[in-house]
Amino acid sequence: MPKKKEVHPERTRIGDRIARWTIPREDILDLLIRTQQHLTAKEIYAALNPLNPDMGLTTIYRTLELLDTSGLIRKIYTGDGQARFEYKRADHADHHHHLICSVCGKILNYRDFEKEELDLVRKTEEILARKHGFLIRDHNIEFLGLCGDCRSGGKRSTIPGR
Amino acid sequence: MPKKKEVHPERTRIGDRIARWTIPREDILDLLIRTQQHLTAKEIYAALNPLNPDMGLTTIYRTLELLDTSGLIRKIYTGDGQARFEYKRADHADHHHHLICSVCGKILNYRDFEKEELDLVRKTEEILARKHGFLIRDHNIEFLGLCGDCRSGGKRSTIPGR
DNA sequence: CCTTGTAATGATATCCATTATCATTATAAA
DNA sequence: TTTATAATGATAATGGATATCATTACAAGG
Ligand SMILES: [Mn+2]
Ligand SMILES: [Mn+2]
Ligand SMILES: [Zn+2]
Ligand SMILES: [Zn+2]
Repeated sequence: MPKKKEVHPERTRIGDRIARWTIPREDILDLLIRTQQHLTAKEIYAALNPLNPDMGLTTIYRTLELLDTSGLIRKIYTGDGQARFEYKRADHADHHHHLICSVCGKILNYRDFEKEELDLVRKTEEILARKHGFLIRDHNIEFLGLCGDCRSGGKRSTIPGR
Repeated sequence: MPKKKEVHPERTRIGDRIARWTIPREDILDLLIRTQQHLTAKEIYAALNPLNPDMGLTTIYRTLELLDTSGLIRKIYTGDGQARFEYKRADHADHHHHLICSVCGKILNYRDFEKEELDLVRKTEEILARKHGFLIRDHNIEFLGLCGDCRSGGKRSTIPGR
């Protein structure tokens, strides 16, 4: 008996932007939803290759572009020369900020201080709109520093240039 | 009478990292100090070429790397595929955040809410240090949205991909 | 000033992430 | 099952940034 075709419920968020829901799209979205990491296109390729060796890197790039444009994922630039991606819920309930180690490149999500941050962000958005005529749509906040491992002079990065 | 060689006072911030203070270094640093914009290597090249046609793009990249490592400038990634640079005072008195138009790519500096922001950032840093063992060194905050021009459907970007 | 060792430069080649092209494949509707 | 074509994947091309290396010019000492 052939396995029933799986269609992830999040597929609906893409709407009319696409005509067909394919294996690569299912697999890439699924991986991003399940992982806690911030993956690059190559990392996604490496992760899915054992499962589906026919999937090309080009499709990964294209699918990531699609998911990003559709708002299902967020594209992150940490400055190491490659974009990273993470899943983003439709209701923004998983909104968070980043803590980046400048030595090993590790990225931590954090969502403490929701209240104060929200207040500040909202207030700032108002002022910026009034003073500069901007319509604020989103924000990025990131803290840069040294993670525990790198503070204790321990581990070295495997990321070139860190 | 030969013109006295100019050496920018900020040169001292680089310290022993270099042995010679050269024309390109003087010109690039000077340009970044004087401009209000966030320039790419190519933009710097274009700006300085009329003044000094012998300066190569490679030197621009190398000098920017030097200035960044020395803490005189800040490297910014806005996601359009090229790094941008801005001058950074030693006393951090010019610390600010960014307002980025997602349509035309315009970048605005803003420094409102110094007090509230400072409080929040300090508080956040403490918690992050305690909970995640991070030593915070810096932070980036950016707001994304539509600038006045792009809200009114006016100007289009000259930046490819926006 | 002049000389000189070498840091810095710039032309060029190379790297590498991302995008463009295009023939082939496979989805989904009929 | 058929079929129109969206989507894929191999490949080439693009473009920002870096590596190489012969040449230049800074600055210290004479
Ligand atoms: Mn995250
Ligand atoms: Mn700025
Ligand atoms: Zn680390
Ligand atoms: Zn704009």
